[in-house]
Formats: sequence, structure tokens, C-alpha cells
Amino acid sequence: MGSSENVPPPPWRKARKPVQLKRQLSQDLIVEAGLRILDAEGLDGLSMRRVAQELDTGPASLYAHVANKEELLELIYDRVLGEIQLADPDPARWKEQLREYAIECHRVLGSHADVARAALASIPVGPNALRIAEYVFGLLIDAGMAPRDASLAVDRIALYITGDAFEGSLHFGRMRATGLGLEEYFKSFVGHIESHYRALPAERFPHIAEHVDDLIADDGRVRFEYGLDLMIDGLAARMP
Amino acid sequence: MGSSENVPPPPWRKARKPVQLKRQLSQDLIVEAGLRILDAEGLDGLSMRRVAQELDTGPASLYAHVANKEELLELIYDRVLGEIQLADPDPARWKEQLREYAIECHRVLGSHADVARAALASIPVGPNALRIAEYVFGLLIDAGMAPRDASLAVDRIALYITGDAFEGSLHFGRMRATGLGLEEYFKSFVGHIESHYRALPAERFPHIAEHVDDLIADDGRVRFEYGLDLMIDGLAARMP
DNA sequence: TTTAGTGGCGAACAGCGTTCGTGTCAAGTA
DNA sequence: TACTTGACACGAACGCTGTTCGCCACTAAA
Repeated sequence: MGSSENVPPPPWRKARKPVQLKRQLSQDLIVEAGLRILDAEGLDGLSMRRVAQELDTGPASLYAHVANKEELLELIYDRVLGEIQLADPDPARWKEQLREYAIECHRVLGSHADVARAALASIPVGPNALRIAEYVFGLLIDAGMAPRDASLAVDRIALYITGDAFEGSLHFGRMRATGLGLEEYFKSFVGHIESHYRALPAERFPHIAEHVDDLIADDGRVRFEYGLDLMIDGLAARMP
Repeated sequence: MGSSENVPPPPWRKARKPVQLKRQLSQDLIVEAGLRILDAEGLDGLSMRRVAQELDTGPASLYAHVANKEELLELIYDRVLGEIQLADPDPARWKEQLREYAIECHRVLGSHADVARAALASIPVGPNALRIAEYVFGLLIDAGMAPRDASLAVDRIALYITGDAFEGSLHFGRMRATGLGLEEYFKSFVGHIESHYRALPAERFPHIAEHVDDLIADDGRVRFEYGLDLMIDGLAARMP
């Protein structure tokens, strides 16, 4: 923005048309509006028409700033990645820091409902994805991990985080669709699974039938961290 | 089909209407047609209209046998799971068998292009999903793993497999969209990533810039098995 | 022979991503 | 100051989607 926009025009000049103020429409505005809709209405609610409506314009106008819906989703995704906070790297504490990064990343993806659904679909080459990759990769390298292992580790941990967040977003979507609250939905979902398991013939599914309680015991957070720790422990065993 | 259809009708009886022979249309037929289309044209090509066309009928007819598209996808998914071959469980070799199962599952999901995209979306309660869950869960339990750990392990391994297969299906979709062959696509993709990495400013991304070769070294199979082994090793460490 | 009921399915609805062509406005030039 | 230029906004339309309604043909029972 120029610095002159707050200076009133000289009175002897005819007042210009009511100053555009509405003819802005930039990529940033579109991405922001898209994220707002994604948070409020989910991925199913995010259409180009809906974004245009949010900006008081027609859908065709968006295509001057964004190639297509897929690109818009990638832009939104990288914007969300920008919210991820990274501690100063301390290679001596690589296990803790890797764990913290994963949980932080998972938290951010989860806090924006359906963004994870777009995450898996996009190849992460945005500036924020790179910033995060450099952080995690550097952390492992500086901790002494072989570059090849560090490379694979970054890739696999990212896949795991995104996959879990994606699965979570599907539940969130179902929850929204049914209109239930988070608690209600969760109870009803687990209840369905439980009764389904209990109705199974014990002779054909002996192990499942015997351990139904264990199968439905843990919630999403415990599951996520369990799998994460599996991977981190595996990595620690490979550390020279 | 009845056995009488090849016998010509007695001439004194009015010729019946050309025998239905077309008025079959069952859920199985629909699922099969859907899978055929999924394999040939990908998830984007799979529409209710397309399935109906394949069966020489209109889209409305499908809804008598299938609630909606989501249910159709779940049915297709469970049908694909039926192709997974499981060795007789031998708890003493649980690590090898868990690994073999994961690779077999990954292979089957990968051989049906986009089915993994439907996999993550559906809650697996179909008969084949249960058969597999019972197998893996039982294998770990009988190997001596605590039921709570075994439950988490089954869940996490399944998520990892499906997540990776899903990612692979996205690449496959892009490959189809660009019209390139598998080799060409892969080379062009890795080439893009490589040149993108090499163009990064080394002062801001020192680790990435230094190890580009390691970052683009491994293909999908190596990556998948690396992450799988991370998890299996982590599980082995938790085995009492 | 009549009746009841089942299931196939044409047509339509509301919505989607995307494109084309036109309209309009701001800045640059004479 | 008047005119040209070029970029952007966007209404309207195209071809597609999942799904529903209501009519129709047909089978099976009465």
C-alpha cells in the first residue's frame, strides 16, 4: 500500500468516485477467506463460489489470483503451517524436540478442522513446509543421524502426522454432518464400534471378542502419541 | 440364470417378452462395476452415472441397492481387502508375519490405484476388515503382547499402511492426469523436487542444501518399509 | 382376470469447478 | 486535459456431480 492513501485530496479537485476500497481482491485475501470458511464449514463447504461470496464478488474473479481450487488449498495449507511454533533446536535433546514438533504440528492441523485433508493431497513445497523440513532435518543431522536416515525419518514422521490428522478430520466432518457435539459424537461412535464387536461370533473372532475393552480403550491422543513414540524409539535405535 | 433360456419356446405359445436377462442388477454387480471403473479411470472417474452407464442403466437404479456413493466406496474397499492373503499365524515369527502382512496389504491397496483414497475415509467394519484385524490382533496377542499394546499396534500399523497407500494413489492420479508413463512421471517429479531444493538459499536452508542427494535418494518402497520397520522395532522393544 | 406391490429408471434439482466475453476503471501518453 | 491502453472484475454459461421424485412395467398373489 502506498503512503498517500490517508492524505485527503485537495478540495479544488473533484472528489473522485467513492474510492475503490472494494476493488482490492488479492491472493492473500482469497486465502484468508478460504481458511475462514474451511474452519467454519469444513472442506465440503469450501467451494470457489463460497469464497467469492465471502468476498462479495463472483467466482470468476478468483481465477485471476489463483490457478484453481487445488492451488488455493495448497496456499491455505502452507498458511496454516505458518502457525507452527518451533523451539530453538538443541540436538542433544533431539528426541524430546522431535516429539514436541510432531505434537505441535498435529495440534495445528487438528485445530483447523479439515486442512489435513488438503495436506495429504499437496506436495509440500511452500515456504512454511520448507522452514519446518529444514528444522526437523537439521535437528536430526546435528544430533548425529546419518543423512539418509534423517531424510527418511523426516518423510515418515510427516506422513504419520498428516495421516493421523487426516483421519481425525474425517471424524470431525462426520460430527459436523450429524450435528452432534464432540462428546456426544465420540460416545456414540465408540458405542457403535463396541456393540458391533460384542455382537461378533466368538468362534470366528476369538481375540477380538475377548478383548473388546482393550480395543475401545484409548482415545485419539493416546493413539497418536503411541505410534509417534514407536517411530521415535525406532529412530533412536538407529542412531549411531 | 435359469437352464431353460436356450430352449426355444413352443410355437403355439405367444413368444414371451425377450426374457429379462438384463433386469438383474444386484449389489455385487454394482460393486464389481465400480471396482472396474476405479481401476481403469481412478477415483475421479468413478461417478454414480458412470457406474450406471457400465451396467446399461440410469443412475437412479443404483440407489435401490446402495444407499449412496460413500457406501458404495466402502463396499468396494472391503471387496479389495478380500484379496489380501494371510499366512497361517505363527506367533513365534510375529515380527516377520506382521511385516509380511503390512507389505501384502500395501501391495493390494496399491494395485487398485485409488482405493486407498476411499480406505482412509471409511471406518473399517466390513467382513474382510474384521478378518484382517482378527488375524493381526491375534498374532500379537498370541506372541505375548499386552492386549492394550496389541490393540494400539493394530490401529497404528493400519493407519500407516493406509496413509502411505493414499499418498501413493495421489501420485498415481497425477500421473494419470499428466498422461505420462510411470517412469517418466517419477523422473520428472523427482527432478522438480531436486531442482527446487538446489535453488534454495544455502544460508537459510543449510541442511537441506547440503544433503539434496540424500533427500531424493529413496523411492516409495524403501520409504514405506523404513517407516514400517521403525514401528515394528518399536513394538519389539515393548514386547514383554 | 384383477389387484397389489416391487423395482427400474427418465427427468429434474441444486450445486460444483472452470472458461469466455464483456464491461469498467486507473494509469500512461500526447 | 483528452485519449489510449491494458489489466482486472465478473455475469453468464458449459458440462459435470450426487441424489430424489414419480411414473411405468412387470411379477406374483388372489
